[in-house]
Amino acid sequence: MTRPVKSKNKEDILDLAIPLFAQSGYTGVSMRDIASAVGIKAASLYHHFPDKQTLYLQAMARAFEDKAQGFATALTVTGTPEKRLAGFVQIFTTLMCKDPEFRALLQRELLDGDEVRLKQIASEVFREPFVAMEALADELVPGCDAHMVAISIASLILYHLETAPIRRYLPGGKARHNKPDVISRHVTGLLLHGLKGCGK
Amino acid sequence: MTRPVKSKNKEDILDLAIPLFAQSGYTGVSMRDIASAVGIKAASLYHHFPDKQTLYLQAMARAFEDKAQGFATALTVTGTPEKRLAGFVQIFTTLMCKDPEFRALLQRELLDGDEVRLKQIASEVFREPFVAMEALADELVPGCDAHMVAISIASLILYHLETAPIRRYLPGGKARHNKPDVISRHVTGLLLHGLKGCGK
DNA sequence: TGTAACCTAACGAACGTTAGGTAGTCTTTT
DNA sequence: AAAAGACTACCTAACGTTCGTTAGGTTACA
Repeated sequence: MTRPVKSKNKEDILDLAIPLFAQSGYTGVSMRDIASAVGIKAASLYHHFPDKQTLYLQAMARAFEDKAQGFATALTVTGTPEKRLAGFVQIFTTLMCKDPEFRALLQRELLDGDEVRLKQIASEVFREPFVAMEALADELVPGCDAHMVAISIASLILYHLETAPIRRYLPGGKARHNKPDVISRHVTGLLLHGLKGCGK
Repeated sequence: MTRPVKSKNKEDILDLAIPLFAQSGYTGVSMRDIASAVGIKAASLYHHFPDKQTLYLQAMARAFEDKAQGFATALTVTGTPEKRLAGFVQIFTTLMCKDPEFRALLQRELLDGDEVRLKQIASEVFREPFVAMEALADELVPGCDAHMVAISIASLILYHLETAPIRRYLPGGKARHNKPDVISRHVTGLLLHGLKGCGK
C-alpha cells in the first residue's frame, strides 16, 4: 500500500484538531475524528500523543500561545489615555472578530475548564494584557476598581460576538452588529461617555 | 420486590436532569446518569420520554419557561429613565447571580444550540424583556442603536459572572466582584456616566 | 540495521435504546 | 363485594454502536 507523501508531525495534528475541539468540544470530538481530519488512522495518533487528554491540552496550549503576543500589539498605541483606549478597543475587537475558534475555546474553558487549566490560561495568555488594561483604567479614572473596569471592557466586546447566534432572532439585530468597526465604535463611546456616547 | 413509595412523573425527572445538563452538557450526561439521579433505571426513562434528545429539549424548555416572567418583574420599576435603568440592572443582576444553572444552560446553547432552539429561546424567553430594554435605551438616548445598547447592558452583567472562574487568577480579582450589588453598582455607573462613573 | 510513522485488528467499557417481564393500582364486570 | 381485566411504572437483560486504547506487524528512509 502507498504511504502518504509527507509525514505528519505533532504541530500539523494539533492545528487540525484545534478547529474540531473549538466546534464540538472535548467529548464531541473522537480520536477517530481527529485522525480522519489528519488523514491517518486513530491508532497512529498514539505514536505522537500518549492519550486524548494530552492531545487536547497541547492543542489548547497551541491555540492560546500566540494570542498573548497578539494582545500585546493592541496595547502599543500611544497618545492620550482616551486615544489609547480607543486604539486598544479597536485592535482587540478586530482580533477577536477574526478568531471565532479562539473565542469558542475560551468559552468552553470558562464552562468546563478545571482550575489548573484556567490558572494556566490566566497567567500565560491574559495576565500581561490584563495588567496593561488595568493600568490604562487607572489612568483614565484614578482610584477606580481597575479589575472590574478591565473585565467590563472585555465584556462589551466579547459578548457582542458571543451572542451573535441568538441576536439574529432578537428585535433590531442587523448584520452590521457583527462588524468590528461598528462594535468598537459603540464600545468606545459607551466607555468614554456612558450611554450618552451611544447616540447618533 | 418493594417499589418506590411514590412514582416519578415527567416534571420530577426534568427537574433532576436540568442541573446535570447545566454542569456537563448534553453529551456529558448519560441516560444512566439521569436515571440514577432520579432513583430509577435508565430503561425506565423511556417510559416517560421517547429518546434522550426529547428529554433534553423538554428539560431546556422547563429551565427557561419561568425566566421570561422573572425578567418581566425586573422591568416594573417606575420613575425617571435613569432610576428605571438602575432598578432593572439591580434586579437582573440579582436574578442572574442566583441562577448559575440558567447561565450555564444559556452559555451552552450559545455554543452548541441549533437554529431552531435558539430561535425558540429568543422568542419565548428574551424577546419581551429585550424589547422593553430597547425602549428604555431609546428613552435614555433618543435615536441610539437600541439593539446594541440592550446587548451591552446584558454583556456587562453576564460577563462578570461568566468569567468568575478565571477572574480568580487575574490580578485584582476579589470575592466581592461576584456580589450582585457590587456588580450592579459598577454597571449602572458605567452605563450612566462612562468610565467616569466607575470612580470611588 | 534501526528507527520513525504508519497500518490492521481487536480489546473492554460506556453509550442509547429495545424487548419482554412483573408488581402494584385503577376500572369494569359479575 | 369480589373477581377479572387493563394500565402504569418500573424492572432485568441484552442488543448494536462507538469510544479510548493496546498489541503487533509493515513500510520508507537514515
